Amino acid sequence: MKLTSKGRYAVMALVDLARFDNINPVSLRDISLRQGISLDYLEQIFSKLKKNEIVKSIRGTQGGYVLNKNPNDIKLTNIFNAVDEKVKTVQCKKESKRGCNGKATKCITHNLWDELEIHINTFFENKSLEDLIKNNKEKRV
Amino acid sequence: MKLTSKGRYAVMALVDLARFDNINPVSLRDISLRQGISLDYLEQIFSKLKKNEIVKSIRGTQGGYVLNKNPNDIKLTNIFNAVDEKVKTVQCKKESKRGCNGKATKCITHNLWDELEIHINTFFENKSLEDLIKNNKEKRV
DNA sequence: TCTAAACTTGACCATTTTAGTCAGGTATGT
DNA sequence: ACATACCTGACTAAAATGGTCAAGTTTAGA
Repeated sequence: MKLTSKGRYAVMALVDLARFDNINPVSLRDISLRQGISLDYLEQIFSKLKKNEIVKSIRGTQGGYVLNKNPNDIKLTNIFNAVDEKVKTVQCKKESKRGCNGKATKCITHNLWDELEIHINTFFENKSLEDLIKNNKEKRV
Repeated sequence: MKLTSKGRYAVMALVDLARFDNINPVSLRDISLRQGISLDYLEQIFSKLKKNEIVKSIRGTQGGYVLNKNPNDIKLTNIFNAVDEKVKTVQCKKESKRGCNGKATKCITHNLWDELEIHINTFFENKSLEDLIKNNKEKRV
């Protein structure tokens, strides 16, 4: 059970971005250097974040990205969804009709995985970018 | 963020096993058939469960496995640890000395991942096999 | 108007992990 | 003796991961 770096990088980059005034765009190159994330990879990630309206882009020299929403309204869930970082405890949910293991009934531990999934997702839904920035500021004091 | 089937199978198999009287051993073949898990794969999994003293084996005809502990004392954590299903939110913890990204400082979202990891692990620590069997019985009523 | 900075897009790829299979064993109840 | 069931290690196909590379387009500023 592990988080992929795509999800982690997305959150790191957005926290980095959110520390600025949100008027002057921040370039991926800067984020790349500060956070030690490959620029090419960041571009893939931001392309998705943009599609999901989490960030806005400004092209050209002096361009970059700014947040498209209030940090309070950007939950971890939104970020993870944007970059396809899903919480999957079990694959049986993909198939619409059938139960798990291709059988008609639900697998013996099905409810457990449901519960776990909800547990984790609740955590993600309740954490906003704002929370993370605050936390970061506190740590620096 | 996904759970591997090794972890899932381990839990499914143990729940299956725990439904019996714990005196007569249950063969992997039976579990394999009931749960739709490859026998060869189950053997790998049970080898680890045995090393971690979660089950005992009885060889020979009429042999099989029985639980080695009270279902109440077998937590999900124990099962996952046994089969190497670890909760890894971030890899920076592997390196002992350095911070994340090979830098000296902790990465900007480090505390978040710590928190998430604790959150998930707490869930696993509080769930025992007993809980799952109970749940299963209730569902059948 | 030229140029460099920065976003945009899509293809590509090496490595690692996953989810097993396969091929042999060894032990033991009947 | 023999069938059943545990035991062990090697092997592997397929998928996911974590990127790189190449070729654009857009735009601010000199």
